[in-house]
This record gives sequence, structure tokens and C-alpha cells, in this order.
Amino acid sequence: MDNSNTYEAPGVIYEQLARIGKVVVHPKRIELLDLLCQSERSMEALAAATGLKLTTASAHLQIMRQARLVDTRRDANRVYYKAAGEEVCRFIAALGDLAQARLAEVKQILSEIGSHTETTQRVSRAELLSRVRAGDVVVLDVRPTQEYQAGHIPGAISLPLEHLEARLDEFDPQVEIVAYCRGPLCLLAPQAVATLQKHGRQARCLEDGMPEWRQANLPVAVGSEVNVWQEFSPTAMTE
Amino acid sequence: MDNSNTYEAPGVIYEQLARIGKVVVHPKRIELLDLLCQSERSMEALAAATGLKLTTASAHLQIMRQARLVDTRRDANRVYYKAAGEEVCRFIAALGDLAQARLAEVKQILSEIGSHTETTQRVSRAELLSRVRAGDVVVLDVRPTQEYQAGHIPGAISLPLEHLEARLDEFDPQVEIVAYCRGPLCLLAPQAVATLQKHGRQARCLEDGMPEWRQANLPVAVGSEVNVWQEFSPTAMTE
DNA sequence: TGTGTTATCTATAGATCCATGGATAACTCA
DNA sequence: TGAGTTATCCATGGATCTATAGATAACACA
Repeated sequence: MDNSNTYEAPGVIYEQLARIGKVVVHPKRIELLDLLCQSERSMEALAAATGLKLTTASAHLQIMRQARLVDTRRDANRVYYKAAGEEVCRFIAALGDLAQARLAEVKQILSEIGSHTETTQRVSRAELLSRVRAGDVVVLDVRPTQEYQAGHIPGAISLPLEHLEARLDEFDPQVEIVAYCRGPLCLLAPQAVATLQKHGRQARCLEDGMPEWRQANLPVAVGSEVNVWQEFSPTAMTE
Repeated sequence: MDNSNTYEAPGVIYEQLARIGKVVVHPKRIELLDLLCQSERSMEALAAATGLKLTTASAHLQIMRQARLVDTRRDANRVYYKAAGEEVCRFIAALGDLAQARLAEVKQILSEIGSHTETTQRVSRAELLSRVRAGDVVVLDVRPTQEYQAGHIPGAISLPLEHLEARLDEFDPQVEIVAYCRGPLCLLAPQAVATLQKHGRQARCLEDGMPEWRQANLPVAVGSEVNVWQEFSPTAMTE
């Protein structure tokens, strides 16, 4: 209690925070972390998904592991990585929110690629819940199958975006479709909605994506589809 | 709609996120941003507070400005910096939460320096609100005066930690004291509580600090102290 | 208009980070 | 045990980041 630094938060703390900051300096590491917030993946799958060489991807993952942001699990010859807890996903979400709020470039990219007309009128989670209970809406998960199986909105149909066009005729033009994907920065759902609208279907995007749904403590289904809407009481709508 | 990358969120987005990530690689930049979430400050004050040379601090602030995380304002010869919006503070808070959750080192530092006994039993914001209305508690803001004036809990007394010991006799041993500071990673309030307890006062820390109070949409007073508790209805307790 | 104050810009040497290929390690399964 | 598969470790140029001093710019005020 007698050194001059007693009254200040020590710089040591900020050095620790910078260990985490170090992870999000590199675009590919953010991309990796974003993927890992959707589902666990093998080293090989991560390298392929991000277009990195195996050794490079491994190096990035090691940096994340030193910062304790990812956990690993071994199964046969494969090492599977996953985000180390909800806080990681919340942090990445906060980063995305911040970027969207502060960087005009992000807004522009989003509106250029995912045509921004339908992103302006998104369905809220609360609305989706009640509409699904009423049964007058189809929920569409357009992420890769693997991510759907790792956790999806109960009742949602899995239809990865690249297969949408081939199966358009399965959708009734009278029933509205609500599509969702990885989150506000992901363009899968906006693109799906654009395609659906172009072919005369009623379609909108869900606000945000799966991680936000999970963080709102709403029900999450795992594995292949089972329709379990009725199992959840209205009190589950803690949003 | 015919290039092979159509179905993937473009890497361009992650490059933009990395612009923000770049800010939080460097411990001093995190420290600067943390300070700016408490109150705006002049260039000179920021350099002094972080122990940086003026030119170095300026360089760091420029990097933050390029990432749009800070805004500036000029007054006479001084340039004042401030955090560019609530999202910035939320992001820094998420970083702190993540560090506290994942890095054992952070927990250890916190428990070593601010004796961790009183950090385990903190007062919730809701409890503080009702206790203050009941009038059986003293709220103590132990941050520097400048930060108090930029925004404090209505009814709180400003007493920067370094002056606490000199004014101990002003506190009635019968009335409990609740101290708060910058947030969960700030050690000012825990140290104040330790000092108060050592001298026979009943004292506890508030959970988190001023930024979290603000983000909970609770009332914030500005400038010199005016007791305005009664102005706020119970519905302001949206937490 | 000129002088003083404060902040930013420029240049630079030293440190750190990145991608990559090749070697090594961990582990499975026959 | 040994061959095969997958991930990590190591070494290395090339690029980027950091701190600082000195020069310049922006501005207030007389």
C-alpha cells in the first residue's frame, strides 16, 4: 500500500486484455472465430473454409488457443476446435455491432451485396416465435448443414443456400418464409430472401442470426430436424 | 450472381472488422479507450494518464480515429477526445468480460491487488437503487473528479480514492457505504472498500461500474452534485 | 499580423508479425 | 510394431508496427 501505483489499475491488466485483442487483429482469425461460434470444426475444415494453408491455419489457431478463446478435442486423427464459451461469441458479436455502427464501409458492403431492401424490414425474434406457433410461417436455415446440426431454431428447415434454387418449387407462394443465417454480417439469408422474392415467394430475414438467438436464451434444437415447438412454453420468450 | 464467391460472406467484411481489432492489440490503446469511456479528455491529459510521450499518444489516438472509435473536439488550444458512441464502451466491456472469464491471470491480478474478499459480495444495481431510496446507504464515487463530473450515479458523493484516508472521519460507522468506480477491472472501489473496512466502516462495492450503470439505462447525473433521486420513478429500473 | 501553445505529421531504426516449406510429433488402425 | 494420416513445431525472408525526435500545422490571443 505504499508504492506510487497503488491508486491506478495496473498496466498489467491491459496487457492481458491485449492478449485477446491480438486475436482480432488479423481478418482470418476473426473469420475463424466467427465460424467457430456457429459450430465446432476440424482443423482441415477450418483451413478449407477460410482458404488458408494447413500450417497457416494451425498457426492462427494456436494464437487463439494461447488467448484461451478456443478449446480443442481430438477424435481419431482429427482435432476439432470450438469457441471457448458464450463470452467469446458475445465478444465477436460486439465487434460486429461496433463495426456496423461505426464503419460506413461495412454498411456499404452489406447493402451492395445483400440487396438492402429486405434487410431493412427484418422479423424480430418475438414475432417469429408467435408466428411459428400460429403455424403461418416457414423458418429456413440457409447455413451449411453442419452448422444447422450443431444448433438451429426448432422447427426450421435446413436448406443451404447453394441448394435453394434447385428446390424452389417446394415453397408455397402463399406462405411467408423467414430465413436466417449466422448473424447480421452474414449474407446468406439476405441472398436467400432475394432469390425467393425474385421467384414470387414472400420472404423476409430474421433479425441477426443463430448466435444471437442462442444468447437470447431461446430454444435451440440439435441434430437432424425434429419439430418441437409445442414443447416450449411462452415463458421461454425471455427476450 | 455468377462468381464463385457469391455464397460466402466476403473476406472484405473481416478486413473491416480487423480495422477495429487493430485498435485493441496494444495495451496502451485499450487503456486509452477505457479512459475515454469514462469521460472525454484532452490529448495532454491522456498522455499523462497513460505515461506516454505526447507524440506516441497522439499516434495511438490517430489509429483509433482511423477506426472511427473516437471523436475529437477542439477547445482553445486543446483537442478533446471521447469514445465515439455507446457501442465502443460495450465493446470494451465485452473485452473485459471475456478476459475475466477466460484468462486466469486476470482473475489472479484482481484478487491479488484488490483484496478479493469484498469483490465476492457486491451490491447489485437494483439493490442499490432501492437502498438509496430508503436512504440507509451512502454512495461513493471514488474516481477522479473529472470523471465524476462527466457522469455519476445521482446522489453519489465524489471522493477520489487518494483523498479517502484524509476524510475518513466524515463517515458514520452506522451507515453502510457502497463504492463504485470504472468497472469490474478497475481497482479503485475495491481498494476504497478495503480502506473503509480497515477503519471500521461498513462498505461494499457496486457490481461493475459507471459504464455498465449507464448501459442499463439508469439515471446519470452530470456536473457537480445535486441530489435528484426522487425525480426518478421506479420504472426507470429497467434492469 | 505575429508569437506562443498544443497537436499532428514525417522519417527512421528496432522489434514483432505473417506465410510458407520442411521436419517432427501425436495418434489410429491394421 | 509399423505404416499412414493429421496437426503442430521450426526456421526464414518480407512485411508491418512502435517509439521517438524533429519539423510542421492549427489555432488563440494580443
